[in-house]
Amino acid sequence: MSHGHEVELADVHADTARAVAETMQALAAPSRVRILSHLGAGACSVTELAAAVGMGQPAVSQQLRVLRHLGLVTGTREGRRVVYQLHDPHVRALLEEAISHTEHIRLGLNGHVAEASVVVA
Amino acid sequence: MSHGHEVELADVHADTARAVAETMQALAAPSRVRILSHLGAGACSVTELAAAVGMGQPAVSQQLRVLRHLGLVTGTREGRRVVYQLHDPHVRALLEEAISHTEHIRLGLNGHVAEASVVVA
DNA sequence: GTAACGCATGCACACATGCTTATGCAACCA
DNA sequence: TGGTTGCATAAGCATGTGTGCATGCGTTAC
Repeated sequence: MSHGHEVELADVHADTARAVAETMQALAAPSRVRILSHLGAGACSVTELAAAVGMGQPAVSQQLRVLRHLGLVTGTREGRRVVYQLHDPHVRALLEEAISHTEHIRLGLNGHVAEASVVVA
Repeated sequence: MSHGHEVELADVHADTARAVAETMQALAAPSRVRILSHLGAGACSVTELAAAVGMGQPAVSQQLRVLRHLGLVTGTREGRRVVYQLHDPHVRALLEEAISHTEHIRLGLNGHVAEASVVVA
């Protein structure tokens, strides 16, 4: 198992793992998830975003900065506002899949967690 | 848009966002990504895992604990070893998609980051 | 010009993470 | 039974993260 025809899970080494972790960390904070999901419903400004997700404006700006550097969103100046949107449809797909997977996994947690792991309580 | 036929991104509020963030945080650390990817190639014990990803055994145990509580992996006692494996095929799919999405997004970052965002350097 | 709005940034602080070292506990072996 | 292997846990430390506050810069309005 080392000829690698597509995505070889066993071959995911330090570099790839770091890249994946860095990107997935965009979805590892509730505030960013909410920001992204709101942007998924349509582009809007920072202030609108702040009001929508119930955060302070500086906090939103900071998270948007993170999301920008990760290439997930883009900001465009319109007058004195800056309108943010998802960078491309792929981001929306990623978010939807994250939600879907989470719901799927959450189902297995309600009822028999201890049954799954022999070791812990 | 509030009848909700599938996954309504705009309706992702505090609870869902927290759940998603919590689950996605499993993939937000390089060590966990490597652990999961190695388990994707087949179940194995903690010591094997530690050697494979180049971490200390306690560190691996700790991350496995996190992954267990998130419902991503399961541990089964076999003799004096504990063999871990991905909880279900869905986890493998999640990981593969995370890698795929990351690679896709990483492409847009190499070349024109500043072009994407008007505001920052 | 000055004033008001919108967003970004710097700073400080509380909190969470991840690793290492040392130790405890359970299961095989002689 | 005592020793050894394998894993989990506890404690400690360094680092990263997210937020609120205050402030600075750019843009529009007057």
